[in-house]
Amino acid sequence: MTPEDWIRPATMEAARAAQREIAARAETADRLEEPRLVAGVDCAGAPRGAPDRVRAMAVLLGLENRSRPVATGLAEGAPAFPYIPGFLGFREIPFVLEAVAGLPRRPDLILVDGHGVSHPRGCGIATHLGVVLDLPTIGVAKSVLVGKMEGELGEEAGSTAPLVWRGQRIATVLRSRRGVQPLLISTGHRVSQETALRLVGEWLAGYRLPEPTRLADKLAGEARRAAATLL
DNA sequence: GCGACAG
DNA sequence: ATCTTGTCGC
Repeated sequence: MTPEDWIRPATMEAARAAQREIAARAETADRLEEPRLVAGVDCAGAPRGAPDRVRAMAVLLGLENRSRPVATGLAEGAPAFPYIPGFLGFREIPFVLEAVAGLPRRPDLILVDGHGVSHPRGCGIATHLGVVLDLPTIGVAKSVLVGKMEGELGEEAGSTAPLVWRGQRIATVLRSRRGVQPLLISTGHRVSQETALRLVGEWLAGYRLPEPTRLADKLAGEARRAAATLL
């Protein structure tokens, strides 16, 4: 059973302690089968001025049709944690867990919108989610939290460069397609940095974001618009 | 003390 | 995350 503090810590001190414990349990080496069922998770927030809300969307994709979801899971509610850089997991994971639980099967791998180990305490939301679910996860972030890119990044799709922090390579900067801001790919849990980069590349379909995350992002937004239309 | 700061 | 029209480019 996962400690309550790993999901809903009562104080910032408890949250910080939980992240250190989770980071200590994170596995940065490969411990996964070649993924057949891959899930993508992303969260949407409420418009400015509206009450604080979070909507989590989980999309399950299979190898047959990498662009048609096998299933989706949705969860929404009022977050107990505000958005604080470095503590994103405590805000979104309660809803992400519910969204993933709504899927008919446990995925072999989850691509998460956000960082994995490329975090101040090595516990970004991808790592956090992976340890809690004990499932392989990869962090797919759209901007840097900590660290600096080393060297130059090519303009061509597929170009990469290391993201370094405190002398350690914590993520790979990836130009997923020409003319777009690069992605930051990091180990979440049970997936090595090299495998994470390979798998993200395999699930890219011509867009900036890999399909699992791209669809989760799109569907979360459509669900938001659909809900707004009903009001 | 100052600046940085995923979604 | 969200606020938002037109505009550049394949």
